Amino acid sequence: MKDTRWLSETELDAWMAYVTATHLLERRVEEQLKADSGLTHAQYEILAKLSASPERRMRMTELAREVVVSKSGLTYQIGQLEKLGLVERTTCPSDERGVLAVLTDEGVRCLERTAPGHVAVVRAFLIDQLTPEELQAMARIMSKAAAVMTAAPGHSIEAPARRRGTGRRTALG
Amino acid sequence: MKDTRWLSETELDAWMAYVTATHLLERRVEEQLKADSGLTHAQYEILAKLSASPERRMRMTELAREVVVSKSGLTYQIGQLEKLGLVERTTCPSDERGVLAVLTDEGVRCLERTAPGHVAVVRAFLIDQLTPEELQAMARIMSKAAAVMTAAPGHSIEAPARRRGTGRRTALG
DNA sequence: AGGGTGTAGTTCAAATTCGAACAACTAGAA
DNA sequence: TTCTAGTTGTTCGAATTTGAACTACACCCT
Repeated sequence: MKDTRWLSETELDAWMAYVTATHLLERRVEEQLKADSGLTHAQYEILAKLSASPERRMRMTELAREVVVSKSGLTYQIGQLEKLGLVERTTCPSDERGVLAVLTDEGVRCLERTAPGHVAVVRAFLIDQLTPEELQAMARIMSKAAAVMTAAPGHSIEAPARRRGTGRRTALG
Repeated sequence: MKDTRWLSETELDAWMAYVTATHLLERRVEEQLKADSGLTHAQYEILAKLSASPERRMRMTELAREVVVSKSGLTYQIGQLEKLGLVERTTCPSDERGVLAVLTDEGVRCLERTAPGHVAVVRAFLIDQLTPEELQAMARIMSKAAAVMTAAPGHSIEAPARRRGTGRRTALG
């Protein structure tokens, strides 16, 4: 790990602009959602995923993976959304352990009511700023990055505690 | 606000990929930093900004604006970094109210020690995935977006002061 | 069947973030 | 000078997020 390939000027420009833009955008999105609907971005993402899912329902673990949040984080948010009547919990028919998060009709209405303002912000600060070529590039770039990270090992999304690890023998061996 | 301009298929692709990639990347970055140095990404960003600043010091409010975090959030993190001996607080000579966050020598060493691993992650999951054209596009896209959001009103993070000297940049971004 | 291993979701404590309220200070006008 | 408005950084409480520990269930192999 001695000699590092530092970032070139352009690479640094790209990275720093990305980091800053991402923070600013998250703030704008959060601000708009909170003001117009009382939802957080995390909650909106959950509702959106559910609404795009067959039967408007999804298993907890898969949903957590989709929105890229920890299992406990999702448990919390689904709890909040349940309180609001936007989501319901159902035990999974095929797996007694499983829980299905189901978008309620109220949830659908909330989403329909909220989406326009959300889209407007995404457009105003990102999408509408881009040329068609840049839009394509962005889709390509981000898809590639997401694919690589999804494929690469070390998914911090709940690394199962590997017990028998380092090949060391225990007293039981 | 009646008829919404919904996102086209490509626009939606770009946006969704962006959101997902951003979450995944944040996780990877956070994971690496925590493992290799015990720092959070927020803390790393603060150290990096300070190190690229003249005299390695910055006013709290300006620093908060630069790293795009709330004033109270910065107060908290500077407190943490102070405990770790990586940053010190100094009262601003020219303004009795002001506080200067100053990167200590220990802070510099910590950053130098941590930067290689951080850059490696940024490269592996984002930068090195891009063609030169895509890299350019990304820099352009994100700079544009950041500029628009910085300029637009409604900043929850106040934006009075004009930016002074061209804070020099290091490769630690 | 009986065990052992792995998975699904929840609970818990700890860390972090934000906004509002606040105290201290600055700056401009009268 | 003195008043007034605006700025600066901190404190406080509430909300959110995470990883680890835990319970309940599923699946496989003999």
